[in-house]
Amino acid sequence: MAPTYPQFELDRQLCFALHRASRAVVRAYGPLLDGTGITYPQYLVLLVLWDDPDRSLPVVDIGRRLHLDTGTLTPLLKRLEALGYVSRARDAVDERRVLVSVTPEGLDLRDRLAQVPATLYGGLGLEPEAAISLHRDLVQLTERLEAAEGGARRTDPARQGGSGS
Amino acid sequence: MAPTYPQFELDRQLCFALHRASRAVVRAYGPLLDGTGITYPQYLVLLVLWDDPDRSLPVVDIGRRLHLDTGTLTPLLKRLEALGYVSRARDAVDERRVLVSVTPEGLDLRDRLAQVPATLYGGLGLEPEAAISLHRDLVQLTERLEAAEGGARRTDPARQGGSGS
DNA sequence: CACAACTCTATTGTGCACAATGTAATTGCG
DNA sequence: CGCAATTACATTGTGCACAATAGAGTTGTG
Repeated sequence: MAPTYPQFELDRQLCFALHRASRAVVRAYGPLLDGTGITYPQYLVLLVLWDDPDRSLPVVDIGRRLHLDTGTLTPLLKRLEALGYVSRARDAVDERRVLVSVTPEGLDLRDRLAQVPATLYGGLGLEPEAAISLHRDLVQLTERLEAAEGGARRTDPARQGGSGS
Repeated sequence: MAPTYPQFELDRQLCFALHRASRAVVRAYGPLLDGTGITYPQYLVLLVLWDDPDRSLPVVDIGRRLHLDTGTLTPLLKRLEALGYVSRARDAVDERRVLVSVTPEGLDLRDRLAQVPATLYGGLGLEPEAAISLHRDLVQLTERLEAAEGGARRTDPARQGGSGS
């Protein structure tokens, strides 16, 4: 008899719900950032830099905070620099490092965007407790996924089902 | 006095938690799909096609299901075709359409990958009810975000704070 | 100092996401 | 039918994500 595959039902896939929600959120930020010329991932980088007491961090620290690598960050930071919101300079102490610093224009942006989070989430009718518990569940899931990253490679089922070609 | 910006705290941003979780999930699928040559978005397309009674859909229907547009799907489908998992052919009835059909090799993949969802989620210690409620919350959030997409452009705060240049 | 190991950034290549535009086929209206 | 509007796919261009690699700078050891 023909087997069924309930595990593949799209509308029950947590992964698809995540993927779709993430894309929707990035799209939702688009119009709110439009007047500034920055994109959503660039906004995340500014969040990290604004939070720093010196408003200045090496690339690797930004990457650690956002879980992004240099192949993503280097061109992104160059675009932020071209927009005038950050400056990049080799660290005099350790010349392997590039220090990324917020410019005055980049700091102004923080005030210009101060209402963005409230604007975005305000229109959704999301209960604050619901948002907090959703956030907590997402962080927990992410940490478990990232913890499993190095170890799960052995049990690759795609390499086992040898009925194929 | 200097204002503070609690709304920008990275570790409270729902958007960042989503973005990071989504990337983690896609990365987690990588090794599980490695033996097949497909990527996670290609896997999503196969989920849609496997679910169709004819295993054959026009591009626009796949896009509607996954909320992806043709600029993303056309090259992705060509890669799936190059791998031998789908075929693409103009619909004889309506020649504007390209019908994407699962090949026998593409159907074999469903069996080869049957354990993938269980493998991925099984190692996380996620309670089934927790997964279901997380899924429900994500879908609700996504639908609210997508519903707001056409209408929120008027209240763009980045265009209002006129203290800038 | 010499030199291997390591760290950090940059580069290259592949693929996804999406906006904007182009083009061919179809549909609808007079 | 003739032709404008619509539909569906393809193409182009920009930017993000990430693996792999390269290369410059630094550190540790003798």
